[in-house]
Amino acid sequence: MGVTIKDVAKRVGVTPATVSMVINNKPRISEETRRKVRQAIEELDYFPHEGARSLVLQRTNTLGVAAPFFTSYFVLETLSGIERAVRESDYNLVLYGTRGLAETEEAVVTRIARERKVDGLISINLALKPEQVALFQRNNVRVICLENEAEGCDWVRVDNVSGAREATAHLLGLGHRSVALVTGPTGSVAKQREQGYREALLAAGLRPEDAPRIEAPNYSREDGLEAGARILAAKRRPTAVFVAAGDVCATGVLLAFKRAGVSVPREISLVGFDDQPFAELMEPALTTVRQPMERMGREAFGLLRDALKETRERTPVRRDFETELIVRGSTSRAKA
Amino acid sequence: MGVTIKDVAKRVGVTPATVSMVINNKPRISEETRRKVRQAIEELDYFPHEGARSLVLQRTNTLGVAAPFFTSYFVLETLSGIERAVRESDYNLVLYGTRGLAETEEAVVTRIARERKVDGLISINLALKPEQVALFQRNNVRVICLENEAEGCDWVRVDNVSGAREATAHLLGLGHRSVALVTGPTGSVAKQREQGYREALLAAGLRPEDAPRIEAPNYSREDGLEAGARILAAKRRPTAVFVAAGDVCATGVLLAFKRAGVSVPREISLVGFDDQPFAELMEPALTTVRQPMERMGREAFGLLRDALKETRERTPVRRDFETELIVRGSTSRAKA
DNA sequence: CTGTTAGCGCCTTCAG
DNA sequence: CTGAAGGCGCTAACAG
Repeated sequence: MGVTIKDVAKRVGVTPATVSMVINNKPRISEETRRKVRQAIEELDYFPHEGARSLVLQRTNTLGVAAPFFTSYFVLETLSGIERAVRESDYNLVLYGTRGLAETEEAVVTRIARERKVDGLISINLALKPEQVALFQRNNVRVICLENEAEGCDWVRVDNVSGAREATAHLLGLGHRSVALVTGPTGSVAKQREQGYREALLAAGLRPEDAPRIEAPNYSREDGLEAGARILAAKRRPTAVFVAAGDVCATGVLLAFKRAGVSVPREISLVGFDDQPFAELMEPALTTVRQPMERMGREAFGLLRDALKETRERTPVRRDFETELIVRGSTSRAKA
Repeated sequence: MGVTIKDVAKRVGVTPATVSMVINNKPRISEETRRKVRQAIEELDYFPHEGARSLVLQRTNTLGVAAPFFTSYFVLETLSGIERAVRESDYNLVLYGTRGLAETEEAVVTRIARERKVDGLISINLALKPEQVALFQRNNVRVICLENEAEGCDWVRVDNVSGAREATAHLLGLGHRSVALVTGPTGSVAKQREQGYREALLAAGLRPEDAPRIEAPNYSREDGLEAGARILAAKRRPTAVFVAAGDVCATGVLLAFKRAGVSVPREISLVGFDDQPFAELMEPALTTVRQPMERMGREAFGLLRDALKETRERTPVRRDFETELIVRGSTSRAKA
C-alpha cells in the first residue's frame, strides 16, 4: 500500500539495510550514498512505518495516561501539562479512562500492562494495587503516579497535608474557633487533607470533634448543597467551613448558604480547594488552595522519560509540590 | 522478554498458527486442541502483542483525536464523549495537540497521516486544508471533522447559525433594539454565529451596522473585559450584548460592566455561548446557548467506526446538532 | 483438522 | 563501506 523502505532501496540500488542506516544516522555510510538515499526518500515521499519499528526496537514511543475521568478539572489540567511536554518530545499519548469503576479500572490496567502499546504510563488518581504494579514491572511498563501513591512507583503529588493545614490556619488566624470540614470519600488525598485540617486545629488548642465533619461522596455541587444545609442545621453553628472536597463542592455549600439567607463571609467564612477558574468569578470570590497542576503534569512526564532512559530499576522518586493559598472575598475576620 | 505465541505453541506441541486460530476463534480446530491451547495460554499468562498484530493486519485499532488545545471546554467535553464511546469499543485513543499554532498543526497532521499509528482521526477545530485531506486519504486514514468542516470529510457540528439567531431573537423579543456582538476571530464558526445574529436583526427590521461589533481574538476573559469597556464607551450604548465568543469571554464582559457600576440585566442584558458549568453560578446567572458536546463526541466516534467498516469511500456524512437556549438571570425586558 | 511457508516493514548482526 | 541473512510476534494461504 504505502511506500516502504524496500522501494527506496530499489530506487537507489542499495539494500534496505543501507537505507535504514541512513534514516537512523548511523555512521559508516558514504556521503554519496547518504545523499542519494535522502533524495530518494524525498522523491518517493517515504516515511518509516512506526509500528514496524516498534516491533523490532521493542519500544513504542508511546506513553499512556490513565485516569478515572477526563472531565475532572485536576485531571484535565495535569493532562494539559503532560500533553504540552509530550508534544515537545516525540512521544505519542494514549488515553485510558476507567469511568471511576473499580472493575473497569482492573480491566483497563491489565490491558495496558499486557497489550504493550505503551512504554510507560502516568496513572492519575488510580488506586493501583501491588499486584498491578508488579504486572507492569513484569511487562516492562514504567509507571508514574500522579496524585495517588503506589508502592514501588515514582510519584508526583501535592502536599495536601500542608495545603489543608494552611487553609485551616488562615481561618483560625481570622479568629474562627469552630471550623467545619467538608471532605471527600475515603482515599489517601482526602485523608491527607483531613490530617492537615486536624493538625491546624490541634495546634490552636481546638478539638476537631467539636465542629461538623461532613462527607461529600462525589465531590459534587449537590453534595455541597447538602453539606451546607447540614452545617446550618448543626446545633452549634460553625463560623467557618473548609471544603477540602474541592471548589465544585464549595459552590454547592455557598449556594446552600445563600438560599438560607446566610451571608458569606459576614456570617460564615468559606475556603475551597483547587482554585478552579470560576473560583475568582463567584460572589463572593472564593478563598481557596491552588495546586500547580500543569507543572505537576510536566514533571510526571519528565520523570517517566527519565525512567525510560534507565534500563535498570531505580529507587522510586517522589515529588511533592507546594500548594498556594489564594485569599479572596469568601473569608473574613470572625465577629467577636 | 514477554511470553509469545511460540511459547504457547511449544508447550502444547502445536504450531503458532494453530494457537493464532484458537485466539481468533477461527473454526476448524478440534475441541481437544482448542482446550489445550486455552489452558496453556492461561498457564503461561499469554497475551497477544498488539503491535505485531497491527503490522500484519494492517490496522492499529487506534483512533486519533487532534485539537488545538485540550483545555478548551468544548474540546474537553467532546473528548469526554469520544472517550466514553471508545471505552465501550476496543479501540485506543491517541491525543494530538497542535497548540493552536499553524506550523505545529501542519507538522502534527503530516505526522498523523504518515506515521500510521491510527486508523482514523477525529479533528476538532482544525483548519484542514484540501491537500491534508488528500494526504489522509492516500494513507488510508479516515477523518471526521468536529466543529470545523473540511471538504471530502464527514463532519459533526452544531447549527451555529440557528443558535446565534435564537439567542439574538430572544433579546429582540425582550424589546431590545440595539444588540452588540462580541465575536471570535475569523473562522467558520465565528462567521456562522455572526450570520445568525445578522439574520435575526434583519428579520426584525434592524441594521447590524448600528450596534457595536467587537472581536475577541482569544475568546478570553481579558478580551471580554476590553470588549465590555468598549461597549460602554460606545456613543449610543446598546441595551444588550450577545457574546458569540463564548461564556469565558462573557465573564469578562460582565466583569467590565460590574466595575463600571452598570447593572446586568437591569441596564444591559447579556447572552453567552456554550453553557459552561460556571454560567449557572455567575451573578447574575448567564443566559447562554448550550451545545450537546458530549453527544457530538459520541456521534463523531460512531461515524468514524462506521467509516472504518466500509472499505470503499462513501459520500461524506454531515450531522448538524441543534443548540438549546438556556434562559437565566442575565437577560431581562428592555426598559421602555 | 493441523502444519508449513511466507511475509507484514523494519533493524541489527555478521560477512565481505 | 555495503550486502545478505535473520528475526521482532503474529496471521493468511496453501498443503498435507
